[in-house]
Amino acid sequence: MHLIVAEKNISARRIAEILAGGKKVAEQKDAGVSTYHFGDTITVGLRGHVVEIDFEPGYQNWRSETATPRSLIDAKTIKVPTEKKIVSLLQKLAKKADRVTIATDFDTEGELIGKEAYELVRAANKKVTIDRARFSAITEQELKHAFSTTTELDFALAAAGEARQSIDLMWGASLTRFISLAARRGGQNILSVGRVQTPTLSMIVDREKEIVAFVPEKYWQLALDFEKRGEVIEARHTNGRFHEKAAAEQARDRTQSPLVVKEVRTGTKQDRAPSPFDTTTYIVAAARLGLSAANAMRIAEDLYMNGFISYPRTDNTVYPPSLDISGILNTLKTSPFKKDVEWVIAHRRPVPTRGKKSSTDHPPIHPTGAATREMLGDDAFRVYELVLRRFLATLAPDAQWKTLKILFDANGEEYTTTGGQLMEQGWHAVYPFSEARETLLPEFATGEKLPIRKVTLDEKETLPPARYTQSKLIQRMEELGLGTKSTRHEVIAKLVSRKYVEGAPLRPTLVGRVVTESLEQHADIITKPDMTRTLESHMQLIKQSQRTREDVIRESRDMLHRAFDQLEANEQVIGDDIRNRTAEEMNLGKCPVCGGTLAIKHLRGNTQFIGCSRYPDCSFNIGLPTAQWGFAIRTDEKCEKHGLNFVRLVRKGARPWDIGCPLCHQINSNRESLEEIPSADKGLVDRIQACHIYTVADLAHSTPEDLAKKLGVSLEKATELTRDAAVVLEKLRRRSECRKFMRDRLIPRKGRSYAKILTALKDAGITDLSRLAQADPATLKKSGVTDAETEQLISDAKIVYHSQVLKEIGIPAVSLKKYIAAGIIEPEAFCAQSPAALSEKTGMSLSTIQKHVDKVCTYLKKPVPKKFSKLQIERGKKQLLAVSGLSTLQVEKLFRAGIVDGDALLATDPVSVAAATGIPEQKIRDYQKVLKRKKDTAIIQL
DNA sequence: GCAAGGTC
Repeated sequence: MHLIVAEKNISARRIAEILAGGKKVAEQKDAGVSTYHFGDTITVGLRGHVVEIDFEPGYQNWRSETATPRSLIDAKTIKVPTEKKIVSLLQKLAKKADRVTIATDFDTEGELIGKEAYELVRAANKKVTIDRARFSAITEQELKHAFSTTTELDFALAAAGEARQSIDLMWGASLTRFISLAARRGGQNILSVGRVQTPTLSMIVDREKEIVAFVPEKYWQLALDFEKRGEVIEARHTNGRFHEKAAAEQARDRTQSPLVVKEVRTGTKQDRAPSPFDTTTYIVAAARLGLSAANAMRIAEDLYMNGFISYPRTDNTVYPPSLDISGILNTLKTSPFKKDVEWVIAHRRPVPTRGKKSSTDHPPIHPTGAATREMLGDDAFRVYELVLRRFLATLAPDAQWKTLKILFDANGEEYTTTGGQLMEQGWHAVYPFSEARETLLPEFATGEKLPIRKVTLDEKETLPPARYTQSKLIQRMEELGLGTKSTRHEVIAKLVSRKYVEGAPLRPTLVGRVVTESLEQHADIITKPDMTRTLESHMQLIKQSQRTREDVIRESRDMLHRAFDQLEANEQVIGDDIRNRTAEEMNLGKCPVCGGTLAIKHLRGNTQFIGCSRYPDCSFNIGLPTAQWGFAIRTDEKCEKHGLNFVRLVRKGARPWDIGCPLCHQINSNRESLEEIPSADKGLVDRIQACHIYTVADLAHSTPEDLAKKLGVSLEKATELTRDAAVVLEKLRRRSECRKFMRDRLIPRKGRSYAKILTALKDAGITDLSRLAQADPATLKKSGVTDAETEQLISDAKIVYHSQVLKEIGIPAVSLKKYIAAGIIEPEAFCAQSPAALSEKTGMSLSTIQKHVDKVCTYLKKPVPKKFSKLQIERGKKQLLAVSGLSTLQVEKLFRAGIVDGDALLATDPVSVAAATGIPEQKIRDYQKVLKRKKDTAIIQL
């Protein structure tokens, strides 16, 4: 069997279709991976890299004493499978194959992906022949040629890719760990560093600095309005910008009617049709539709997967000769753009336009199938239309303009006006995305005199450079060689998710700025695009076998070690600097109590809250939900009333939770509970809030003296308030405990929400566990709880609630467990049966049980059953054991039945004792006889 | 938990 391994599924399918040459190709799916069968051949697609480079085990712990960030530089690396299903299928197929052809993309990464496949195949099958097919387009001609002239895998080319992998990993991981640890940032707040992302971030930071440092300069522009045949036309002074006001004013003052036409210059201008889309130019065009780079790529990938456009990751702006342009045009005749397609067919330029970049990997992005809005939805259809119209435009003729430039003289001052008229609309007919704006002018004759209506002198200022839009940044990255067509948009998305940059256009955040500056100061090399350039030239040398991979990596290691020499020497300074300068990002504004600074604080675990910078002198604070609900961050929006920044809770994979102004939130969410305090009417609650006491807890924890002073009420009133607050606080605590109890036990299901159930229960008066324990099952069922859940909830609530009570009474947790296991749950159950019976059921000693029963009965204000002292019990035991025939086991049984000494045994009814203990009745009578005799003897002896 | 590069 001949196995052909392609870089991706779609290539595998197309290769099979073409090589099958009209024969049927059967698709088979194995664990979700497709294979294509024809004759004795199977093709299979990888998913790009199916293995990933990582450090060997032992480097997982960032804080390890031995595996320090620096140690990663020299750490051994291994390849770990990331696409396990594909890897195992590939190896399964390899075992059966007698020839394997690597048919991955024809570029460095493709060769490396091919080598990864090669190694996996080799591991599974030592003998199989492995060759390599190279083609730059999946066409019949190319493939036939490639498969008839296969060669060996180019290990030098793959090694160049491996060098890049190693260098990126060791620089990225070691520096990321170093700087994150120094700044004491972990989890979602790590500070990442990388060969591509850091120079990209640096560009955004630099631009922001230019903007901040920009000093605007004033300049003046002179223009006039004149009239011709009732039409008012503007002409500008040919001097352009005047940098001195006096000169501009002088020119203005000299400008006098009439305006004399000095010269009329006519010309033509060719307006070239645009060149085909590669990834970058496509992203730029999509940005004008309002799509972010990542969104544009996501939609394009989707259209590609569904066969409407070609592969969207390409650097090529030249259609390959093999591309069947006429065939595509024919296909597009069935699209909603039929008329435009037909127009292009009728007016086609002899040769399609071509851009500057040409590569062999994939053709420029072009449409491949007909689609309608209904099939795609609005956004995807807009993108589809863009790609389709761009394709049409590259086949359409150039546009022709007639240009007109008129020079005027006004008392020695020269003015000019220009016009443009579209003579041949050409490609503009099918591509409305770049507008063709005409300025039509009437005819002028030299010497013609015209009246000036108005002269205007505008004072203007030079503008700072613009911030980068995503698409501008991607263009700039491409110019600098940063990233690839497939990764540039991901790099920007990464900078956003790391909270290094934000907004559109892009602005650096405080963290982004601080980290960049710190790295510029201590490890300059990683912040510059030069590192990528050097890497590329080294890779070139590896490809040409002029240097080895190991040699290049060694050089990179040495450089990184030198960077670490400086970083480690300054670790403390770097860490302090980043921490101090970024603390600001958590500041929200002024403390309403003392005027200090309120800031979000994150503690260990999931605790987060808003506290005052003057703590402990000022204890004002605002609680926040735990970080389980989202990590609290500041947003740019500010509360008009309190002047505080808004707070947002962010969580991976969840919609952010906007708290808004934390103080407004605090006030609103606690008002209702404050109003539950019986001794506080609405007016008093207002006054309490005016003193910055917003929660029942704050009120309950206030001292009456302090409160009386603040509120201007009597000490009695204040005492009453704090006491009532404490009661309400306990009620609130029980309420939230009950809510949590329900949440923990109700399984999330579609069509019902906790909130709904909880309000329904609240309306039914079930707000704490004690009420839930006694609840009518019907009430619960009405609130949306299922039968099974109702039963479980009530019985769990009974256990939890009564356990709380019993614990409070003083029953130790260990014993509690035994009682619960024996079904003794309610306190009443302790008085309803004899201690001995309890002892029997739980297996605990009678004395322990008696201690517990004593406590519970006292608590319930019920009579405590007769107790036996330790001494009594010991003496009784001795007495009983002295009775001949009575075994230890039987004594134990008697004890549990409440018979603790000889007298007690004598006094009992043998029938009932036999029933309670299981000792035969006759035996008991025998024991009683023995006892009686003993007693009588004792009396006689007396 | 880290990079950048493939692809979905």
